[in-house]
Amino acid sequence: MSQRRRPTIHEVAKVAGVSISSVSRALNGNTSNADMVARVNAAVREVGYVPSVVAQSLKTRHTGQIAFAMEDIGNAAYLEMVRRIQPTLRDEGYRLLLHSTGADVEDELGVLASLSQNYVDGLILCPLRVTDRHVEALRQTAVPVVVIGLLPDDVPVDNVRADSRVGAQLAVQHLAEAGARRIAFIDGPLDTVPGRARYDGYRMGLAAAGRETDDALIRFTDFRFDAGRQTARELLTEHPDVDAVFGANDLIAMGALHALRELGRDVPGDVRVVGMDDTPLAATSFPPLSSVSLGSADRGRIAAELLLRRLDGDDAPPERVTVPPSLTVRESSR
Amino acid sequence: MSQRRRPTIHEVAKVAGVSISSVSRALNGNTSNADMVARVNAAVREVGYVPSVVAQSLKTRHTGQIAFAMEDIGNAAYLEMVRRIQPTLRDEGYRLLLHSTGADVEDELGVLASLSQNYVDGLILCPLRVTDRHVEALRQTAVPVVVIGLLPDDVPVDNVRADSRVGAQLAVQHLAEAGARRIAFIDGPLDTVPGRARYDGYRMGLAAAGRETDDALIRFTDFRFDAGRQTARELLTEHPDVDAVFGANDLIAMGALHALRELGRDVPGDVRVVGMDDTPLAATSFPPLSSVSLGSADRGRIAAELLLRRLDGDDAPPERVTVPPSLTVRESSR
DNA sequence: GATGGGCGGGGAAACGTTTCCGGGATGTGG
DNA sequence: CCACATCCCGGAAACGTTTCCCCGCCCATC
Repeated sequence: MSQRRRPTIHEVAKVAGVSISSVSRALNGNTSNADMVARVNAAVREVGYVPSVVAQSLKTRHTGQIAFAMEDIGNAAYLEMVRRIQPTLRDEGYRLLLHSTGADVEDELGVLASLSQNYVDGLILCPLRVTDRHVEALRQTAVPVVVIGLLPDDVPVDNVRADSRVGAQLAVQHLAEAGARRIAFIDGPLDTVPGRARYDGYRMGLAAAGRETDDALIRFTDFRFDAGRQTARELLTEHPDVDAVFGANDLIAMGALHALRELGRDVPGDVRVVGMDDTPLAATSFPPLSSVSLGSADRGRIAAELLLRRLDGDDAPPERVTVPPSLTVRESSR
Repeated sequence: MSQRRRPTIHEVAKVAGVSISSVSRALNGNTSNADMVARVNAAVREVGYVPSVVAQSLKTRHTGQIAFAMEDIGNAAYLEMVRRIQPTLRDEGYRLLLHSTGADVEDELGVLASLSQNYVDGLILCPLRVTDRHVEALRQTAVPVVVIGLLPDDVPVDNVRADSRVGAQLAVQHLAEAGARRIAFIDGPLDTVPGRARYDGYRMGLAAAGRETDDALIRFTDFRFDAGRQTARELLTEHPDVDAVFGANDLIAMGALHALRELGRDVPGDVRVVGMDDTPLAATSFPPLSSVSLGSADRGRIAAELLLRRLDGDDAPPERVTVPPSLTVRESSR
């Protein structure tokens, strides 16, 4: 534990026999004198100098850090995003800060507010809901922000969105084309953004396939495995003629798979099942679960790229990118 | 886009009609004059002052940031850790930086080296492997480090470990007690740390149950679903008398479940299956998969707590904590 | 009423960089 | 050979805080 303080640019300057300005220039490639560069580099190695990023940040007014704020990193969709955001940012020399806000809207606002402490150069935000206070905060942030998720059109902020409505439609159309006649839908809460969008998509899908919507085949529950299983069991008991179930996310669909098995129904023989989000669960379930991907990884990557462009000085008008959903068909609906 | 610069402590001082020292003291609770505090707070609100954490960091020599470095946040075990590390640190006012190093050992060393840039106050590191260069780097870090994973005893660094050897033993003993007579083992690569430990644990478990080890029932493959499935299929075809499979992680065990189903064997009737890591996959598989938890969440929490203690000035000798594994029995082995 | 102690607050230095500015050396053209 | 432009490098200021130090005030004590 050598308590000797870290060497600064001054020590380097002294050893190299030059001024600190020259050291700084040499290290930042702002000098043309090769001999100078060599001497400085030698001195750097000799004293073991490493620049203080904090001091650099103070002077240059940027930190090389970007924050990603979402509800819970445990959520598969956010996880996929992080996995793409991190390398994208890192390749450009940025470090990634993680903010799990929990289900706490205040916390999201706190993150936005704390941006003026400027310890980050930018933010990627996945808001649970967008309140007026969000909008207000977003209007006057000190650094660029990219929002992943739905955002009112008049908020001047880059925005990357999924289209779970079209995604749901895709699922329903696929089931209809596969020959299903009674397509049930187990949704999450209707007062959530995804719950609503998927509900609309389900109806659109049925309409597009020329089917009537039968409200008896629609259930609302939580986006959870147990909830999906329980709800599916009730639904299928009450309506044994159901020959397809669309779950509003993979957990619900997995629950439906379990319920079907318990009821002795064959998947996909008797009942086809499709989920949504295309999480790792889908590929390893039995039977492997067809699922609609909302392109979380792509959304993460695109958000990161948009942010990088802003940080690069691009001040074009805010962009609005929608990532199209895609259906991965596996055995559960084949 | 008001390009007006952020107000500094100087503006606050001017508005409040006091010196910047007094403002700083008032804001940091180092003054007893209530009137002063009130005036400063009023001025702060008036000009919309927010302290610059960068300037504070430069002066105070700490940043309020902690890094967590691991191979890939997509890995369920690391994910569980992050989910506990983040709130633990946040409660103490620290921000979390994420470093996914990829499978790149150089990158891990890079993270260690970059610590002297001191943009973080501490680091939690999950090394893939611990080389001599790791040890050397760990010996002379500028900030406290906690390592999650196996670490040579002579490295003076706090260390939190799982015990996958005992975990494997637990699984095997459970299978033996449940009545299994031919317990197969599908391991990951033997030249990885977990692969080796689980192999040893498997043998110990058999020994403890008074069984012979039959090398024919041991296979090595990758820690992946496809690999597990393929290997299980071969194993079970060659040895139809196997009545239990222990998979060295959940993915392998899930693969085994699929293979068994394809071979028309009932789980757990004909063959019992146990996995390891107790990931979310286990609970939703069919049948739900028994799995040994290595306490990732606990390890994350403990690592964070250890680090916080160091940051609090504790300079007791390095600690070595082993989190005991625990078996969650579900239907696949009941 | 003078003196000493305590305390609150202001001035200024310091943290470690980057960058502006200016001076001296060098080179070029008249 | 001089004048002028050019180029390098060193000095110093600045980024926005915290904190040391010291001064002046007030109160208490003799």
